[in-house]
Amino acid sequence: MNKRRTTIKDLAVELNTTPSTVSRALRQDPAISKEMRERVQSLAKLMNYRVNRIASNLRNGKSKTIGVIVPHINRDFFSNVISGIEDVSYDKKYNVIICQTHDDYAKEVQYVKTLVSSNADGILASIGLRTKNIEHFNSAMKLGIPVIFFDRVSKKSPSINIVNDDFKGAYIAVSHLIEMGYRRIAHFAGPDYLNVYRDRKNGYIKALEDHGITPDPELVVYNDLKVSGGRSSTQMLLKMATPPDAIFSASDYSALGALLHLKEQGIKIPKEMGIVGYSNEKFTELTAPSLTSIDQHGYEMGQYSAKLFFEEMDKKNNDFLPRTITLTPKLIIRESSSLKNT
Amino acid sequence: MNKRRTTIKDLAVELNTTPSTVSRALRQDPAISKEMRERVQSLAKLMNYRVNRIASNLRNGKSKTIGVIVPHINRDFFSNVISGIEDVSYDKKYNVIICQTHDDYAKEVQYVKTLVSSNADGILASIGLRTKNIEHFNSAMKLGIPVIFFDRVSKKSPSINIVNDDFKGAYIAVSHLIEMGYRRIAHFAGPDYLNVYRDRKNGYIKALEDHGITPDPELVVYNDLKVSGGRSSTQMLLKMATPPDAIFSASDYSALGALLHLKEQGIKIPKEMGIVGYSNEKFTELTAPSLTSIDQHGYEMGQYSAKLFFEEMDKKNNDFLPRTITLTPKLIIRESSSLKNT
DNA sequence: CTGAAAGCGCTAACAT
DNA sequence: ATGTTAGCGCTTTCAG
Repeated sequence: MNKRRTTIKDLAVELNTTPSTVSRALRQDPAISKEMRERVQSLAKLMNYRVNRIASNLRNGKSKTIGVIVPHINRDFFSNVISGIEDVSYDKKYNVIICQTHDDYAKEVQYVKTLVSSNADGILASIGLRTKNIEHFNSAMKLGIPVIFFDRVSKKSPSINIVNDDFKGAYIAVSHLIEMGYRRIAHFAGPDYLNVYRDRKNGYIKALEDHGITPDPELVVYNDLKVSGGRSSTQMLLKMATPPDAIFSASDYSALGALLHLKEQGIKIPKEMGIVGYSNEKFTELTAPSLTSIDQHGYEMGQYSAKLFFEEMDKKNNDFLPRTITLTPKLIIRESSSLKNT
Repeated sequence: MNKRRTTIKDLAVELNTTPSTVSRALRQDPAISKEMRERVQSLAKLMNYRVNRIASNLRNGKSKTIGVIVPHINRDFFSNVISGIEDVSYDKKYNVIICQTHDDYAKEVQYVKTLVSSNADGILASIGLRTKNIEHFNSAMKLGIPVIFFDRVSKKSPSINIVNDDFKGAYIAVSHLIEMGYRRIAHFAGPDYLNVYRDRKNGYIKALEDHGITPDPELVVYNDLKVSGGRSSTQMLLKMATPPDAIFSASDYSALGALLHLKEQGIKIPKEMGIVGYSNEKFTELTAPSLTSIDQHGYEMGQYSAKLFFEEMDKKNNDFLPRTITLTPKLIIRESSSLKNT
């Protein structure tokens, strides 16, 4: 087990030439004679040579690494985004460092610092549930690292964002419920300082209004958007004098919580209560009844973010154009919302 | 937007001292006077200094980075493992690079190379479905990078492995089915060259034998262990002269495929056909009927692998002790296997 | 077409 | 307690 790694210098000594020549030969520099190139390459293979990225990066000033920061890697939406990013990066020979914040603000700050220290060439991020202040991202940008936000973005600073049209997603979801005959529609909402949840709430309200239904503030319930939150909020709603006949949840997980609680209570879905979730997690087609949801094109969003990053990278000048790209989400109709009218 | 990053040298010039002093002060070296330490630290903050990990790593010969290679990041099992690894690494200020191979052999090889080039201090890996040859891992180990395999390991080379007792998992799963009254139990199997699938198959066979049931080779069906594979295998099984009355699947996904196909065919689960899956994916509790499965302690496995890595790291001598740590999986009984006897 | 030399930013002997 | 010096491995002018 020979610990010491083969270096360019080792190859040079062995071949009676210099490190510069070896370096060039390894990178197919046309200035090097075909013969020399072949000698170098074959010896490199023989000696199990691997370029030392660290050294090369130090010299070049870039790391060929993209940092990706997401709240959770096991959500279908985010894991699809990550796959999209990976596929684009892989082709460009870029590394992806995936950081999972678990919606923990301190971890998010720490990860940004680490990525900066690691000389990440760019950061693609979806900010955490409790992130109100994005100074940590700003300071990375000040150091010249492009930051591209996807899905959960902050409107506070000018940046490059790629988002879903959450207003529209909510609007079509709620319109669908209304068309199916539901009238008193509750909403599970997330924190208002996050664009995605604010927009979903507004889309929900607008859809009601456009269909002549006066929004009832009591029907908007903020919770943690997890299964447990959905459960307890549903319990609360059922205790109201006039309970709702449908729930539009800003998250599939809290929608699932609602579904489970309602089943336990013997309340029929969709007959007595309609449900629509958000994100089109894989499990939504497996529940009984299956959950109507909104698909957010995670994979495409990931691809797009990565492409945007590479475009920014390739730019000669450093000034970037703050902008927001908006994708249109898609309603996936399943059983949990379908039967009231039939 | 001042592109150039503040370096230790910048700080030194500003403070009329030397880079070494600044370097030491930043790392709380006790040799440095309290006063100097404070001056350095505050100026560093003021000038938004961030250590350049790349440079520091080059100098130190280590990257404080662990590479994690998994087939899929969106499987609950793997994402739990990753969370376990992350939590341990985070405390040790180590970075985690997550690589997703999608069970693609070429990608796996490429990622190992990349990790070596990036000077990863260690590699924690679960090998791909089609990986029969692990030369790429061996060559990393030859370069002194500890490789720890979890879950899907290779018996071909002496290494550190942490696995579930898949034999036992299968054994308890099948014994459970037998106890519930099922007699003719089919098995969805994965490739025999992967330990996990080989062991599950053997556990299945042993459980049958121990209960006086002669295994029928026709009931062992190899498929891709995805939903589609489970569907088509089930279709096949149903066409047999004497179809099985239960299925033990080596994967929750193909178990799900079976469940969906059976439901479409109007076959009652668990009355006419029992099903047990493997891995305890989240969705298994959501299907109707819910799926009995085997939990593999993903999070703990991740923590354990990371801890093993750090132990190996800290060792003075380089010779590592090849060994295998085996965790015992747990049967999670749900509806899909419960009712035959009742 | 190849070589010599300098330097990316940081750290650790070895001084003093 | 601080400074001097050298070098991690690679790339890139600049010279031949």
